[in-house]
Amino acid sequence: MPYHAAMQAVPTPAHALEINGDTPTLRLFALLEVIASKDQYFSLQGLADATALPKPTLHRMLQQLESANLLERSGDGRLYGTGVRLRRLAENLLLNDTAHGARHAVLRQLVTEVGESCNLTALSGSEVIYLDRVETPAPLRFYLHPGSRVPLHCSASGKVFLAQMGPAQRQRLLAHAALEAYTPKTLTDTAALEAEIRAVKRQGFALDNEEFLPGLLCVAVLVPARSSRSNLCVAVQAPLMRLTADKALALLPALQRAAQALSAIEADTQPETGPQRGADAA
Amino acid sequence: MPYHAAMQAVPTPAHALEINGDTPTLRLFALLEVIASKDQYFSLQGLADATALPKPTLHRMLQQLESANLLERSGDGRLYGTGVRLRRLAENLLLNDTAHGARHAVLRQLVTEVGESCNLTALSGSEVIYLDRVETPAPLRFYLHPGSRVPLHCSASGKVFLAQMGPAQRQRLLAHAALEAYTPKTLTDTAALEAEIRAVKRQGFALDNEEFLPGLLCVAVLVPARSSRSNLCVAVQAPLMRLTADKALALLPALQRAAQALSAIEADTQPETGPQRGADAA
DNA sequence: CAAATCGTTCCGGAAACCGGAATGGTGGGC
DNA sequence: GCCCACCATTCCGGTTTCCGGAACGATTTG
Repeated sequence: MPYHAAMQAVPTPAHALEINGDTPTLRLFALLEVIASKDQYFSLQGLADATALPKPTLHRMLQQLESANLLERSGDGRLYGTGVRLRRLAENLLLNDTAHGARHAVLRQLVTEVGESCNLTALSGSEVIYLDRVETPAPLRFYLHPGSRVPLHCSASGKVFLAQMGPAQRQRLLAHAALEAYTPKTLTDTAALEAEIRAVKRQGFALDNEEFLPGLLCVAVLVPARSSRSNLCVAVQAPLMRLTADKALALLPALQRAAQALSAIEADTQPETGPQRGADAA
Repeated sequence: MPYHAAMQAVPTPAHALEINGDTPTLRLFALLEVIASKDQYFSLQGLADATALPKPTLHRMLQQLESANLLERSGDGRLYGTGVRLRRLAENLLLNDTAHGARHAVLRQLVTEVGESCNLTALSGSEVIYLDRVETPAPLRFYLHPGSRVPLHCSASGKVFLAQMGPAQRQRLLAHAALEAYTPKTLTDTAALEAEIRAVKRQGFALDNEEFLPGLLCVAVLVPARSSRSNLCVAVQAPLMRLTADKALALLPALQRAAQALSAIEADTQPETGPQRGADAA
């Protein structure tokens, strides 16, 4: 075998991401993960550099994904981005999550601790989407159900998500759309919003004090992810009549505990923690 | 189950979801979509009933997904649910898709300005594909959803795309397919279409006046790209009953503003290939 | 203990994948 | 205007993967 190749300085990309997988399909999923980690469009060549896959192979993979509407081509046809179908799939996966059960339990526990309605949210597009919600037993409630969406700039969760983004990414979301005023208290000024976001980043939680709906107060904290950024928030929501801003701060420890518990659920890759008795080791 | 079913030689499940796809990988994505639409754990048999796929095939698919941590088996091993890796992928896709989020925001803003449904389109193959769409609040609407496709020669966006091409490229696209008449107003004559395209190039926008669907009027402008040609259009669409051609022209300034905003987003999301132009990201 | 279900394994034929080499197209340099 | 560099795209035969009817275990039910 021609062994000369080793002698040449092989231009091995030192930080090439590994596309592992035993089957074509799994390799393609690995590719999707690389794509999902990018926050901008990418070219075939760019991916080739990042993954060390041969160009024809990459081309075939991308073409396959594009023909299925999982990716879209933009610009002059050299750049790719995520497609309609892939985004819809991602949303449905998060909405109908099977870890739902475990998370729902944490949420229910949190509601018994704090006595007010709590919910789980994620960022989707330029809005916040409600993944799950448990209602307070109190009779006076706001009617907000899982699957509904609220704007980024006037929700506690939205501000938490904005706070963990890089400046460029945040800019992209905020620069081109007017900050609509839902109530007199909505922050409609970019500078004011930026200041608020800096505060959120500093304190580690966000407050929404009647910025979206009159009479509604909300506190949100991030559910930390093990190694990357997170797309999950827990929040408590209540009528201002029952929960003032200073009272809300007293609930933060409970919120943080819930966030930790939710984080642990996410991190549970190995089902060691399942039922104690179980000949599971497959 | 009705015993009549037994009379059928082939027990075709009447409501079986179609698992379409030209390649094993795409079939597997279709399966994932079925899974994502379930809000509970599911069994192999349950999926087999829902999809009409042979059990061994399904078993192999699920096993493949499970071995990659995309799915998890719960409890006794009979039930499946989504896995950590799949959820993480879904989260990252939504989290990093700020380009789509920003574009959607611009679209929403445009709809509030003009009061009619607006959409983003791109050229894909020899058709126009709807990338995104925001509906008018008005009750009378045309039902057209993202991901659907329309022909080039009888859509406003299509004519805009044709107008920016070189003659050779345009020829190549139009030569292959006959100009099908969707309505009496559809341009089916090559010469007439060429004249129309020259007009579009001159005025900088295109009109579709009942050329695709009776009663539907549409105006489209190009989202200019930094360099080279663009593959993105913004358009407003409305029933002729509410929006006549002359009224539509009054919306052009708003459309152009939206196009400029979208152009800025595009510029922000290009991978930088040239000289680093400092830290100013706006 | 027998019958019914459901998950799992086998395996030969068919389809999809792979990637080096060659081709096409476009933009930049001169 | 011409040429060259770079990148996307197509070709193609050798190889891997997929496919699903049939048969086999494992568990539950009556």
